[in-house]
Amino acid sequence: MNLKELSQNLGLSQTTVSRALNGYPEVSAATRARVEEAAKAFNYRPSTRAKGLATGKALAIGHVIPMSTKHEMVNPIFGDFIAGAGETYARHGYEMILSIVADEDEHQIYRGLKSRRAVDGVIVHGPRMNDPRIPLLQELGLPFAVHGRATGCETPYAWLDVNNRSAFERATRFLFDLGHRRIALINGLEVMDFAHRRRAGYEDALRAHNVAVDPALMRSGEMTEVFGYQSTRDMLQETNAPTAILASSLISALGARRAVEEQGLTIGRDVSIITHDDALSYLQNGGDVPIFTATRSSVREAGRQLAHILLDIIANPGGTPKAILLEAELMVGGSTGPAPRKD
Amino acid sequence: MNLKELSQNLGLSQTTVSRALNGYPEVSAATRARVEEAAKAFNYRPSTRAKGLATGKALAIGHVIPMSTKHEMVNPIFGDFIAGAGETYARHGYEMILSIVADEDEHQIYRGLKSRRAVDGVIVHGPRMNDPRIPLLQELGLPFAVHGRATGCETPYAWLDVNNRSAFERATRFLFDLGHRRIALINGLEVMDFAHRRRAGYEDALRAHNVAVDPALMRSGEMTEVFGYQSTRDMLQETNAPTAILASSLISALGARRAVEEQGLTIGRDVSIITHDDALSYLQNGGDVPIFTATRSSVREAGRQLAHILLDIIANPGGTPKAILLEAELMVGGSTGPAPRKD
DNA sequence: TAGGGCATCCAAAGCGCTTTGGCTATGATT
DNA sequence: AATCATAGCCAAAGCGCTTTGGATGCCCTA
Repeated sequence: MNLKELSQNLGLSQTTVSRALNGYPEVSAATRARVEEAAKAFNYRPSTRAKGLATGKALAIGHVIPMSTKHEMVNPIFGDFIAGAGETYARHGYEMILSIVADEDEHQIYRGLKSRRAVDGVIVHGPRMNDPRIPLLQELGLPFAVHGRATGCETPYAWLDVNNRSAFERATRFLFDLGHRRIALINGLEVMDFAHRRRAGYEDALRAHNVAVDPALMRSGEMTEVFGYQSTRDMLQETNAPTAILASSLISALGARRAVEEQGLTIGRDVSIITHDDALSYLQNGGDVPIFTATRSSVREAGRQLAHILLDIIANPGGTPKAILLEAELMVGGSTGPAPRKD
Repeated sequence: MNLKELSQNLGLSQTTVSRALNGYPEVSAATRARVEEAAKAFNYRPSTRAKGLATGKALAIGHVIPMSTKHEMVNPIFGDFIAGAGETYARHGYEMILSIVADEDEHQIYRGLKSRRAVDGVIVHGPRMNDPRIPLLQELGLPFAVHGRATGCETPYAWLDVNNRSAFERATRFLFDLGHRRIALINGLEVMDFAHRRRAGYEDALRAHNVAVDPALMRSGEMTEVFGYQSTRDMLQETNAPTAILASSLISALGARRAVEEQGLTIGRDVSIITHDDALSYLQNGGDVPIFTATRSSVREAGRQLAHILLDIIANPGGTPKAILLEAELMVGGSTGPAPRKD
């Protein structure tokens, strides 16, 4: 069923039917009701493509998910983020178009989305430091919003980020308050902006307590279980091992836990762990008392809000780009406790 | 830059330029070369919308991800599956459109995709038993392919599935061979077809060894870490506790491991664990020797292949729907060993 | 020399929608 | 009674592409 058929069916012109359906005023209430009823009865929906062609809008948002060619790793937070963003799009009649793409093809993808007029805007995932995508998108004039920030990109752009720095600063301070002095950081890849900021927060806290930054206590890598395990195991075997560990993701924290327990040590007594928790639906951090003490911030909520920001930009171009900085909650769970006494 | 401008620029008609770009024969080699060069120089790409309108194809595939409203859980395998499918689409000039949708809205979504002519076909994720989506899609005449199968749906349809039944049958048998008799199953939600089949495989093996199916040894729920932990903890506390556990996902296996170690037991000695491993990029099962003995099958590869099946259907409608049954590998890792001797 | 066959190219219609620029009554205004 | 808004509707153009159904030369054959 298309507009033409529907309007013939009603004995009206396409113009009138279109206007009735899109809420224009120059249609009588009676006619509008009749049209709406018929549309429902015939399950009529305007073709997105035709509508897009006629209006010049794509009614779609692109999500370009970077995948480093080497590791072929898809960020696990992505599912939940997308779920949040999708909610917002659905409410506003937008579609979500996904491209998963190797780093070196990204430029081509963005240019393609632009020149094919496939989307009205894009969400930038996983920003790195000095991320080249941001100037590229600005040059292309394709509206965008960034999940995270890109240190080094000067011109203003729209973003939503967790305050990673303050979250990790607070978490580290919390460990100091419990008497820990040897605190390790198992971080994500530090080309990623969020990892960079977390490290900065961690170092801030160390400096505030006059503790030297010790490279032996810092690891950086892709946040897998195995990475958390190996890093922890290695550090625990060294002399002057850490009594507390900051992990950048729940998944690597699970690995850290495995290494700790494998050494016959007890979490929360011999070794404390704090992790960042993105509140992923399939990786919930415990029941009444969370398993891990964690800095928590829902990535799904982030998706919802960032989608709103982008739709705003598209609806009112030319405004100052909006930015949201979410504060993570520090949730005390069972994985932290006072530093063990020196024997 | 659009076709009109490009063709004016070249002093050719739109027809000729279009034909040159789309590989039609009635264009001289010289002209074609000239056109292609200009298209590259101006970074011209035909508008997907206009092309879609003109050809009647959407050049897009829909992925409708169900999300049970209650649990709001996004299946974690979804990211890797999508990455695989996306590769295939990119190679064939298709876009991927994503809708994440609560169970009760699914019907509306499919009808919408159809009547808005937004996609040429859809991938059905997470089929349940007697899944109503399959007859619905058949009725709508929207091409589709299913990731998994739906027991109870009689009319033929295209699908790709892991042989869950034989995988779990073999895994269970493997445990019997090691001397285990009390084998527990920590399964996914058994409305899900895959979970149903895994259970059937497990029960097959029990029967083949004349061991009664014991409901006390079977759990079914959403495959989170916490679910794996709680199920294992509870079962280990009972008299006549299991000496081996079959887990339906690596994530719940991690929870099972936690429970086992919390009891002061050793994995692979006191309690053996076998899990299904979807080979997710961020959850790799160990290094040289896998941590967990596992039935393994790459969900990313599944995405690649299923996308192909669907594109085939779209290109050649009316053929017999293709189906692929992948066999999982049984990879021996460090989490299994002979059953402990009775004291 | 006329006709046929090819190789190249083009004008225009059409895909399904929105939107511009009318047109026609009807009732209010002077 | 003549004029004028206004409400309510419509025809047709246009969005950027593909595709149908010719045109136009040019070379070859008879």
